[in-house]
Amino acid sequence: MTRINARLPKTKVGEKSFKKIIKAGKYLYGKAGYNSTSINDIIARAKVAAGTFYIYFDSKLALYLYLLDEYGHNIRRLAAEATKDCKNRYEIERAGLKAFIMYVKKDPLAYKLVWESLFVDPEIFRNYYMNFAESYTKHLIPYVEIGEIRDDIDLETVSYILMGISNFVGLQIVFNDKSTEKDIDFVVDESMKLLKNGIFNQ
Amino acid sequence: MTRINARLPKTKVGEKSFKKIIKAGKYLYGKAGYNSTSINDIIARAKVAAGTFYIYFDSKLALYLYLLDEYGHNIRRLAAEATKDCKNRYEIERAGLKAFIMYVKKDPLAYKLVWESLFVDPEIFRNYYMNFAESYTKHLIPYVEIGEIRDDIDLETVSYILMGISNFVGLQIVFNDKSTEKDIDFVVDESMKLLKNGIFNQ
DNA sequence: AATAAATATGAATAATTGTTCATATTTGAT
DNA sequence: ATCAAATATGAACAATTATTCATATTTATT
Repeated sequence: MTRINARLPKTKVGEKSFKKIIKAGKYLYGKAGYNSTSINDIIARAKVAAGTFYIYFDSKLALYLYLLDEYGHNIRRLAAEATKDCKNRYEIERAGLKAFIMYVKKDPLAYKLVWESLFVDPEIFRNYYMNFAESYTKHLIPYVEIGEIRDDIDLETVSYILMGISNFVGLQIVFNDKSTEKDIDFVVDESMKLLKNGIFNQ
Repeated sequence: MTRINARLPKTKVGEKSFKKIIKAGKYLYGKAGYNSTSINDIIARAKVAAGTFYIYFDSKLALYLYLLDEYGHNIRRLAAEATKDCKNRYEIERAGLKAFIMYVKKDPLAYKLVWESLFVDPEIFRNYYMNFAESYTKHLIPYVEIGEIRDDIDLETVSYILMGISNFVGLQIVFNDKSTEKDIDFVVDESMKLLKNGIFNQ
């Protein structure tokens, strides 16, 4: 897997510096945001000199893009892992939703990283979600064909709705500092009720 | 209605400058984002001197908070207006969703304003959505009591889900430069199908 | 017409920004 | 042990930042 946006280190000493920068950048970009975080902040936290930063990254933006890319891979790997033994689409949605919320609960900084792309470069944000929606839609099609999902509903819209649910129910959990896995299971169950039967009485 | 975060003008000349600043700020904060927009950018676009800006606003942040407040009022007023003749909860959700998406299509800049608060000050963001969710939940309760909404589903989670749907289906429309009111009606209808019956076959 | 309040101006300020570069040190292969 | 490549350093740079303030003009009231 080739990683763009970075010059990877070639010695163990370099790797240590590289990792320190990554860690500091992830923390600060996630916490204070991209624009509010200065290179000075990053190198101070990473405890490296200014020049060291530029050995591995061309710019402040390059580090952000590197981290965003890393997050994208994490999320995809996690989703694949969490749903690999599921035997129907209902279970896939349930497991995927839970895995996502568990992840954002554990690492809310990475969560903010994606949203912030809207302000770093709107095109990054747009691409991120459009690609995600396109991929989601494709994965849903077979389940319409085997009859698990209704055939009278637009799958692109469904994809955006499912992303919206994940993200905002994720917020609900992140907002509550004391939320536990039990709370996550609860909101996932409630969400699945809606996906199963809607919210209205017939 | 008392407006904080600003010293309102007292003459017609002052009002003109004030409005120019508001307009420029709305455009630039929405387009480039809060952190990427400088006071220089704002006063250049508004065609006022630097000092003039500080006659009406204490700081760059004060202008942002003023605009955020204005957006909040707009959204609430719009939602009340759009749903005032609805005769059941289903119609309220439909009309509210459509009004929201119409608004973000017309004024995507205001849309970004709220999301950016997460990076201007996370507490603002948190308050915005927690208040919104709380208010949403309260409005749903009577409809459970009269039997329009299921009584076996958690209303707080439903509120976050409905916010998620609005925001992400809104994105779907905003992403497509060519989307029309017809497209908005379409995605609203699809969303309502989901709220009515879920996405799975029984 | 007189006058106080409101408004406008823009040069100046001090702080911070991302980035560069000449120099020094360390690493790993020979 | 040698030496080129890799890595580390931090002072220096030019650009940009948000904000202030002394001065000037305009407005509304008397």
